[in-house]
Amino acid sequence: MTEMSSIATGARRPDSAAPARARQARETRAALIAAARQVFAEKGYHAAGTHEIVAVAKVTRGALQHHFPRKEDLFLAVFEQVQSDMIARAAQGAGPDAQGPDVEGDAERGTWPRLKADLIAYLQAATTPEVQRVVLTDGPAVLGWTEWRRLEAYYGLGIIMAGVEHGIAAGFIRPQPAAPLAHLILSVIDEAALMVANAQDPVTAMRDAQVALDTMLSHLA
Amino acid sequence: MTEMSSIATGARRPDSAAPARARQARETRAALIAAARQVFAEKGYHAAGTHEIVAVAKVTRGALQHHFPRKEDLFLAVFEQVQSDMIARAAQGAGPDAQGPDVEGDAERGTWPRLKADLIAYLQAATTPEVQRVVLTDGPAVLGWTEWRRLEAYYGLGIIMAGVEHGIAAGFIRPQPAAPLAHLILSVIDEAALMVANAQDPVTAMRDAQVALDTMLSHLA
DNA sequence: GCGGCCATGCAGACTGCATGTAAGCCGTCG
DNA sequence: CGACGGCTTACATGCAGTCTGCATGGCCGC
Repeated sequence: MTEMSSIATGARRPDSAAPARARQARETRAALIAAARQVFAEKGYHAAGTHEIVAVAKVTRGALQHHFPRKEDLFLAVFEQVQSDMIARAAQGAGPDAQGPDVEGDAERGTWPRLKADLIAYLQAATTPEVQRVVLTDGPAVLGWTEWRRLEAYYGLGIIMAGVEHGIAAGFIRPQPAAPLAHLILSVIDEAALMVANAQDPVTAMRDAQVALDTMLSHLA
Repeated sequence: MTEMSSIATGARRPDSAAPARARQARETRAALIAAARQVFAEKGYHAAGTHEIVAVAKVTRGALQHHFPRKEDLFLAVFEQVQSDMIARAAQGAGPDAQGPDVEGDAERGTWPRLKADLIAYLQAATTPEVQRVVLTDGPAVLGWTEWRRLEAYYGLGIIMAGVEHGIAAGFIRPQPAAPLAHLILSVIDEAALMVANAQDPVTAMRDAQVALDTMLSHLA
């Protein structure tokens, strides 16, 4: 939301060439988000005090108030940054061909393994303390489940939805509304990420999770 | 935890015949839990103030402090009650044969449909504002994911684990560690419940969710 | 180009409310 | 009758959110 103002200014001036005043403001804002990201990930949303956050960011509480009137606004900004970073990592891990062309006739041998590879990449990208705590654990409670689901869908559901729709069109997924199935698949990935990250033996847990995922997602006809 | 003391006293005396003072204590405690259950479900854990809770329960904050030193202790008690009530409802919905004998040779036609029926019953039982908010949304953030998972597994994972193990033994589930797959299945049910409860059209959503669940869980070999 | 006005970004104190604490009372049970 | 458990009351502490003050950069009239 508050992004929009900077975007609006950016429409008039290139962000990098912003005047000194606005540049300082963006730096302060960035420092605040970075500090909050760290403290939120360490202690969780409610245990993280604004006093500590501004101390880490080396700004005052007044600056925080100016940029983020409510603590929840700050959390939202952190949430979006962590999410988009995770998606970026997942996209990188999935390989550059993730955005490549899609041959319909090669659906069963093409899109499905690719979707599975994307899911694994997503799973690995989500196995991070930041993502665990901010996105998967605190997110629903702080933002409310509905809003949380909307945001998570906005960021990560696109690929899965596309894969599911392709699968249904190609006939190797039972015909049905794509959205619910895609949501459930996304939730399974989230849960698998939490399982892996909280396991004593992450390597074994990751292998087990992938086997279980493959079991659930291999035959959807 | 605090339950144990009353259980210990119960071991010496029948709970119903407890002396007047202890009886009063248990009533206060029950009123506190009932009130907190209501307020937590309505506003969520953090928005619910102890002042409002004790007002609803018609006791003082001191009494609250005596029974539940920290707010988190109260939440845990509420959580456990909501959970166990939900399991009871699910067990009732699944029918009395849920605990019946298990014929090995009839595995594919016996235990699997029954497990699926259990899962549907669980899904329906979880479609309640109380469960949604207390157990599924606030639970992980308040208790921490690890503890939350442990509790949810303790209450609801038993049936699924048993079903999965039977499935593996009978050969219609791909051989693998049972626990991870069972956890993922449980998480899918939880997510489906959240989807259904938050949908504009719960009836359609429930049908879609069941189709999607069936798609994911029908062929696990 | 320069000097004054204005708004933005920020600083620091204040307030109200939340949970958690400590000391005292009172009835019941031993 | 003593004493302990259950409860009450008053207090302390720390939090997010609010308000006022300030100061510097940006803009416009001259």
